[in-house]
Amino acid sequence: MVTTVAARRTRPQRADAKRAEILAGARAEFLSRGYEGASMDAVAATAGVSKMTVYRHFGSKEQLFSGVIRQLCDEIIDEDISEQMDSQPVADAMRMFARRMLSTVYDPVTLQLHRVVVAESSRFPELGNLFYEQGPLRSITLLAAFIKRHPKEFGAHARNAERAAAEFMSLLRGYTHLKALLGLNPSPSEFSEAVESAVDFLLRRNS
Amino acid sequence: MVTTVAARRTRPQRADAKRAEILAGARAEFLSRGYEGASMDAVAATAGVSKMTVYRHFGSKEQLFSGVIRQLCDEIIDEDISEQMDSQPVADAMRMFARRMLSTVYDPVTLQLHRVVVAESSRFPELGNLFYEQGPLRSITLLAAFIKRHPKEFGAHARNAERAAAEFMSLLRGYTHLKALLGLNPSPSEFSEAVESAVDFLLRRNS
DNA sequence: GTCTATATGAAGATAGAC
DNA sequence: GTCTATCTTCATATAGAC
Repeated sequence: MVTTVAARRTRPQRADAKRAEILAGARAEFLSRGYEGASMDAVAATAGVSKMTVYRHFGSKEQLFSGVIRQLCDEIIDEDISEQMDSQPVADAMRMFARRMLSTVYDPVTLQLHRVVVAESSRFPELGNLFYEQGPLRSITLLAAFIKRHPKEFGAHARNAERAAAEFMSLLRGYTHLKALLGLNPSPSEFSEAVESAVDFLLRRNS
Repeated sequence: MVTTVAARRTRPQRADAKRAEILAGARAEFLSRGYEGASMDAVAATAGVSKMTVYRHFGSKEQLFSGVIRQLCDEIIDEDISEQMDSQPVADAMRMFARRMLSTVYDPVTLQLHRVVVAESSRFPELGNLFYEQGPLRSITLLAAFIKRHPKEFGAHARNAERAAAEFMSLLRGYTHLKALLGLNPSPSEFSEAVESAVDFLLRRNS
C-alpha cells in the first residue's frame, strides 16, 4: 500500500518534469528555426528524451508548437506596474512604463516570438490573436486605465484614452522595432529619443 | 545566316521567359509557404518547367529566394509623388501621402513579403537590410524632404525632418499594421483615424 | 511510459539522354 | 537548355520490446 501511494505521487511528477523539458527543448528549436525549420528529432534530442515520448505528450508537431507559443505568451506578460506608476509624477510614470515596454519588446526571446507568430499567423490564426491580446493589447489597456485616472494631466487625450495609449505605444515602437525585427542593430540613442517623443506627445509638450 | 541571327535573338528571349516564369512560380510559393515550407518541386510545377531548369537558372533554393525577394522589393516601391504633393495645400498633400502609404503597406503581397522577410532575417540578413531601405526608409526620406521644403508649415518639426517623418509614419502604422500581420482584420475606421492622427501630429493641430 | 528501430514519404540537389 | 529518373538525406509519425 505504501509503495502504491508513493507511485501515485511520483509518476505524474516525473511525467510533468519530462513534459517541461520537452517544452523547453521545443521552445529553443521553434524560436531559432521557425515552425517548418524545426525538427522533432532535434526537439527530442535537446529535451533528452526519445521522439516517441514527445509524441505521447503532445500528439503532433502542430500541437507542440501551439503549446510552446501559448506558454511564451503567458510568460512574457509584464507584471502589473499600475501601483508603482500611481505613486510618482505622471511624466516619470510614463517614462517608467516606456522603459519597461522597451526592455520587454526588445528582449531577444520576444523578438523571436514575434517573428515566428507573424510568420505562422496563416497556419495558426488563434495564436496571432493570443499574441496580440496578451502582448500589445494588455499594455494598451493598462496605459489607457492610467490615463483615465489622471484626466487633468492628459487633457483631451483622456477622453479617448485607448486611442491615446495606442498612439503613445506606436511612437515608442517607431521604426526601431521593425529594424530590430529585420536584424538591423538600432543605435542606443533611438530608444531614449523614442521615449521622449512618446511622452511629449501624450503630455502635449511639443518642444 | 538568317537562321543563326534569328536563333541568337530567340534563344536568350526564351531563356529569359523561362526565368521570368520561374520567378513568378517561386514568388507564389515563397510568399504563401515561407522559405522552409516552399518546395522546389512545387516551384517547378507552378512555373511549368522541370526542376533541373530551376537549378540551371538559380543554382540553389537560397539564391532563388534571394532573387524573388529582391524583385519584390524593387516592384513594391511607390512611384515618386513629390511633385503631386507640392502642387496642393500641405495638409492635403500629407493625407495623400498617407493614403498611398496605407494602400501599399496593407496590400496582401506586401504583408506576405513583410512576414517572410522578418521570418528569414537571420538566414538572409542582407534581405532585411534591402527591405528596410527600399520600403520604410525610402518613404521616410521622401517625406523628410517634403517637410524641409515647407519649413513654415511644419515649424519645429522641420528642424529634425527625418525624425518627424519617421514619427508621422509610426502614427500612421499604429498597431493596425501589426494586427494585419497577425491575421486580425482591422476595422476600416482605424485607417482614417490613423491618417488624421498622423497629420495632426505633424501640423500640430492637437484637437 | 519510455525506449530502439523502422515505415513512409518528401525534400534539395544531380546524372545523363537528347 | 531542358527533360526524366534518381541519389541521398531527413522529415513526421508509428510498431513493438521492456
